Amino acid sequence: MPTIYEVAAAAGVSPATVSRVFNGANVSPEKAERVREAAKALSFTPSRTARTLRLQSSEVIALVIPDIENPFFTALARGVEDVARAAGYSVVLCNTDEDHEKELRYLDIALSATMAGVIIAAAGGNSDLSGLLARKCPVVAVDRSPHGVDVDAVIVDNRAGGRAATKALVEQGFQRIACITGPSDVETATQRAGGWRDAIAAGPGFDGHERYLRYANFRVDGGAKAMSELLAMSEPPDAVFVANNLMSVGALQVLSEQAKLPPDTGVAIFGDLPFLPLVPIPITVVHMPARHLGVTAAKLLLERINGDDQPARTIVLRNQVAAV
Amino acid sequence: MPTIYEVAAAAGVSPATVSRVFNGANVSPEKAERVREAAKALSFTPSRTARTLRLQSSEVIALVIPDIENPFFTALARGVEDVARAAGYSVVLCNTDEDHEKELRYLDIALSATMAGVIIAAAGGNSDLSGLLARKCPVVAVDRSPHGVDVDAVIVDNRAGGRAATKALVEQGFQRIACITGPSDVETATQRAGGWRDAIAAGPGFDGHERYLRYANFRVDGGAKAMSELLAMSEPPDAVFVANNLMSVGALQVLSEQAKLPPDTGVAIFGDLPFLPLVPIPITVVHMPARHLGVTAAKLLLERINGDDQPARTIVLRNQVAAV
DNA sequence: TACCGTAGTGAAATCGATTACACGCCAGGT
DNA sequence: ACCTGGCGTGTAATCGATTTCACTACGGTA
Repeated sequence: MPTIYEVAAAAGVSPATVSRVFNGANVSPEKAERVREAAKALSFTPSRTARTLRLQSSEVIALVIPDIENPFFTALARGVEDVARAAGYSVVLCNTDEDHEKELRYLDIALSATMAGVIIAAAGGNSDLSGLLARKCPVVAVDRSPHGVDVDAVIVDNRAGGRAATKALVEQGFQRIACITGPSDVETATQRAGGWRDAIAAGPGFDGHERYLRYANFRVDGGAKAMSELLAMSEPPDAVFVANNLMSVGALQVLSEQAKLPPDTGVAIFGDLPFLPLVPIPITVVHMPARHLGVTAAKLLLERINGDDQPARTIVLRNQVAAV
Repeated sequence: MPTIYEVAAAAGVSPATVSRVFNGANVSPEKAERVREAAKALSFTPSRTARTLRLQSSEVIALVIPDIENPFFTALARGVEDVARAAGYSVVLCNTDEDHEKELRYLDIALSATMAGVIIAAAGGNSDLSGLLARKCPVVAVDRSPHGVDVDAVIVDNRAGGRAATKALVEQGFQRIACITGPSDVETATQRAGGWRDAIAAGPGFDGHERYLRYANFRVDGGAKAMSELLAMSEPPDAVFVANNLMSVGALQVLSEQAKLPPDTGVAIFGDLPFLPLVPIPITVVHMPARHLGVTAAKLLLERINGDDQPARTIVLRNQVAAV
């Protein structure tokens, strides 16, 4: 790795001048040319590490997500990346696997590597953002707004979405509408279940629906397991609202095995299934603006990075409900 | 951000001693305790940037992939992550979008941030790894082995896989077997098509099958477009081998729309569809050991990072062929 | 002529952690 | 009593880029 000093020596100038050439400061054309030639000859690349140390900031932003195998988060990541890249930033993805320890470690790295900012879809429960905030590292929460800390957030109206999805099932005349939601310490999970409760209370109503509520793990196996349990009940539900995309894959698999696919069973799901809509099954889908969440979060973060210090904002995006 | 100097001052020792405490060198128990207390009180985190600059190496490895929205690559990423994390390394994901410029930029970052190593599934064509290699940065290629450079690689036998998939179709009695493969500058794409060619030549044989070959973009829309074209031919194929997972989603969608799903049309695909196997469709699948590719690549990389400098190796994993 | 401003340049300090080197001290051997 | 060896510790150099400050040279103005 050649350094700026070697380039300077080769070009017969001082290191300061080399630095100035690479940062667009005033340098005589003739010397600038000599420097560029020397740099090319040595195939010199300025050390980001040294630069970051000196400037106390880098052009990298961390995107921390709980499940890289969930297409929702990868679509979100694309949104973040597109905006960030256009503004000259690079994005590194950190997969926490819904695990607090991993999350903490990545946040620690973001901090000690003086990254420009962090976009985080927090792992369940209350994430510890205090370290970042204390150091004034710009943070934007996305999809899930962390407990107790006051940061910019970009979310969807989970409760309204859950309500709309369930309402659609009510209107289709289903009587025993179950709900499969995510971990009880994940905000989006409880809110979507809350929407389900709202819709049932507002509908013709029936008692004892709480026994049709299941908390699962937001993944395919969780959805399958919960659906199996529900179908094994003495009075099984005739419809189900599944609160995320992956779990609905599991639920549909189980329904398929037991020959109870829609329209026999009413199904409404929260989130999109990019690879599913192959065989049209009549289900109600609450679409998630995944990419848009990412785009918006990235824009907010860039504003913060550029010094905007107004009080924290929360942006709530709409999700569209559609029958498929 | 408190520094090691402030901690030293607070604990009444020298910065060197603080450093030694954090790196497990010989320090008297009493001073070590004082340092730890001071560090905690100031909530001190050592600067990775400074450490990296001084040591000329970090504990971060870069994983460069062409499409983060492809479940194959995310599964691979999980494999890499699990192994790396167990060895104390962190993984940052870089999505190149099959774009050389983005790829180059990420490789540049990996280099100038003195990352511990790079695992790369190269974007189409010949990636420029010369910079990394010249600086002796450990590199392992995965899924695709880059043209012309001699690095460790972990791949599958694409040709054999394509052959097996197509052979299955031949044995099922199909006569006009098409092939939808990826970009012609991506090695895996041409090799899988090569396997298709092999199997047809070895079978009962029919002429003019080259007109049933389509190069697409390895994504859903590409598969759909190619399938539409094939079905619009005056003598359309009666079976198709689709050379990656996402394209097969597109192809199946088109077949579904035109009511030509299997068993009417023979379908064999290369790669897994984690979210598809809902409605059982009789297709032949060449399973990809995605996670295993990642695991193996990470292990090789760790060996290189630890100083192993034997000549480059290529590891070829098997894929299992199964009817669904 | 004297003075001022500006553009171009280099020397040196700086960012924060690591570590080679030197020093002081004490135990153990002769 | 003297030397040897090792442990604990601090001083200072180091990694590579950025930037302040000081200085020079030159053109323009009074």
